[in-house]
Amino acid sequence: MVDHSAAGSDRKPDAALDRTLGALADPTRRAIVAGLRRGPATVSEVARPFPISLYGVSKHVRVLERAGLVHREVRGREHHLSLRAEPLRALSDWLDGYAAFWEERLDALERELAEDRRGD
Amino acid sequence: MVDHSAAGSDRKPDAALDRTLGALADPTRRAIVAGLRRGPATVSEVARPFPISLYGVSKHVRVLERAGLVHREVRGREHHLSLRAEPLRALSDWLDGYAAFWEERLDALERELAEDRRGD
DNA sequence: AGTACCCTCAACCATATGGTTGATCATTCG
DNA sequence: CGAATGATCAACCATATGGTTGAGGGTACT
Repeated sequence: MVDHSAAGSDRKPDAALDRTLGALADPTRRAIVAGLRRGPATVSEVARPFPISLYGVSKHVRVLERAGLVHREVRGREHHLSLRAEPLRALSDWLDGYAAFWEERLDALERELAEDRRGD
Repeated sequence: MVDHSAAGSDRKPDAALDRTLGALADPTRRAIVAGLRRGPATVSEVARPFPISLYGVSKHVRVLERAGLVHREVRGREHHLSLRAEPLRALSDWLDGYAAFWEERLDALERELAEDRRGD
């Protein structure tokens, strides 16, 4: 019997990471997140810089919200959005699992570059 | 005139980051990457743990390849795949722009939790 | 030569994604 | 009250995504 559960070392597929990475994969959404880093803002405020419709941005915001990256606080008719850090931290933790790998590779790269310079 | 170019502090939309995040947003592809962390492998070897067709995996590999996360070396009839570190490092660098933010927020969260405990 | 093996290609399918628009709901303001 | 504002909803559209299958192209084994 083939073991389908251990394709590497990821225990469970981790749907939260799916949503975080998926949400951040869109440049508009990354820009929204970048804007929100400066502090909370309403949907209209967040939408202003973008050339797409308000509702277009609204949909992006909902994706970010489902990923837990953005928190919405309805205050009267305004929806105040703020950046939530946890998913970013989780992503960073996941990435840390590869830090050792890329540092190794980078050492190797540096060695290669040193050789290339010598032969240049 | 509205400035559409500075929606935050992202200079250019950065299509490379789009591809990296998009590639990693899929659990199968993350599992492939995780497997490749141990060292190079052929497409069939990479595909073995997954319940989908070989070509299904092959298509995932191509996505990873276009994102620069995987390098392919055709050796006879076998395609040897290896993990490339640069996109992961670039992602880490991008994330670092938020490290300060989430550390702040985490401090705030801890304070709030302390208050919640007291009021519980 | 002939067969088995590794992998990709072409075509197809279902669903998800990113975008639009007009209508609608709720709230604030004159 | 009535009008403007902030945001969502419903419907729609085009394209991308993740999966399948059968066929085919090279490469290796005997």
